[in-house]
Amino acid sequence: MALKDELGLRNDFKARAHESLLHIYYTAAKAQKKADEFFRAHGLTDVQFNVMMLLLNQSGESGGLTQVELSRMMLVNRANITTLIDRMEKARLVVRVADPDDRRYNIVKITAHGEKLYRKAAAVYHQKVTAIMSALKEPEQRVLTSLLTRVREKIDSIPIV
Amino acid sequence: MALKDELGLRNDFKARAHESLLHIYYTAAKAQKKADEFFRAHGLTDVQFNVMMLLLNQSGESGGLTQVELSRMMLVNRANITTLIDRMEKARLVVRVADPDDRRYNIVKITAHGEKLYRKAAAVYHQKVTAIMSALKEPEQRVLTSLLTRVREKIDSIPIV
DNA sequence: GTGATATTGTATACATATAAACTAATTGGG
DNA sequence: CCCAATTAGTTTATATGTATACAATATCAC
Repeated sequence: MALKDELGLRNDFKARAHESLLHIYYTAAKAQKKADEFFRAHGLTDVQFNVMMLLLNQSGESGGLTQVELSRMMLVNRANITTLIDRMEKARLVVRVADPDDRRYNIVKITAHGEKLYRKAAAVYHQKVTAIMSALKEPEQRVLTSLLTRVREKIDSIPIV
Repeated sequence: MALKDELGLRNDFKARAHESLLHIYYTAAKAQKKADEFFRAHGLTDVQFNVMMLLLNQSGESGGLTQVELSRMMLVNRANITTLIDRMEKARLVVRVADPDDRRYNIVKITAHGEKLYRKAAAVYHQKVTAIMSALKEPEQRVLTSLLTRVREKIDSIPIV
């Protein structure tokens, strides 16, 4: 189905470039909504799941990640991580541990409870993601990621003003 | 640059399907952040700009759109539109007009002030979008939208449970 | 060593998103 | 005609995002 019809628009898009960009937006939004629905059934949010995935797969020697490391990996402002980790600590999914070498840092670590919830959701989640991306054959997935990478590089090169 | 390096990850992604999906997420996020920065310089938000674009290009006979029509075209919950239009009305960008035929409806219309701000931003915005999407040749843009459309169709077909 | 500079995390104000429960208004079946 | 079901919009509680300003801490230049 054409994007125009998916969104219930009366009139066509005026510019192909704009339409292409909206395809990227709305595909991401749709996938995220579906994922959110899935995670809610597991008592998590997509963002909380992402934090735990990063803690389990990207931790360094400290056995966790600092809040700034998390914010960079998630492409969000570090101010946002404060309340996110507050909620996750309250839900006993993660803990903040003070770094003895540099007292500015909090090292965020996943708890046994968090890891248990994560692993339960992750198994099914990866099945779902594989099912969704099976819409494209492997060479097509490579084309998609290559095209999107070129778009991101172009975004970086365009000034705001 | 590989997505792994863009995000500052220490370890590779475990599954190609998941990595492909993250490419979609992060490209959308990056474009949206850039757009947001742009609109802020024009005293607008990306969402407010989108509302005004829909009002100017997709309005029906009534000369505007109802809140539910807006929520469907923007793929958001209708509860969200209430406060969004509240803020836009306060900023004199739009007005709510009662529908005489069906008193349940608010018809949202753009004001002269809103249209002026919109047109000023839109001209530059479309230049920026064209510049960003010039990363891809026209046939490549068609491939991209086709691949993304197939992903969205697959998402629709996958059950949450 | 010390003072300027940079970095981390937090606090605040605000914008945007959801779900769920509610009111008001319309519609449709018997 | 009337009552049940539906629809539009709002309210509330909650999660996530931004920018900005701040305190605490660490680092760097001299």
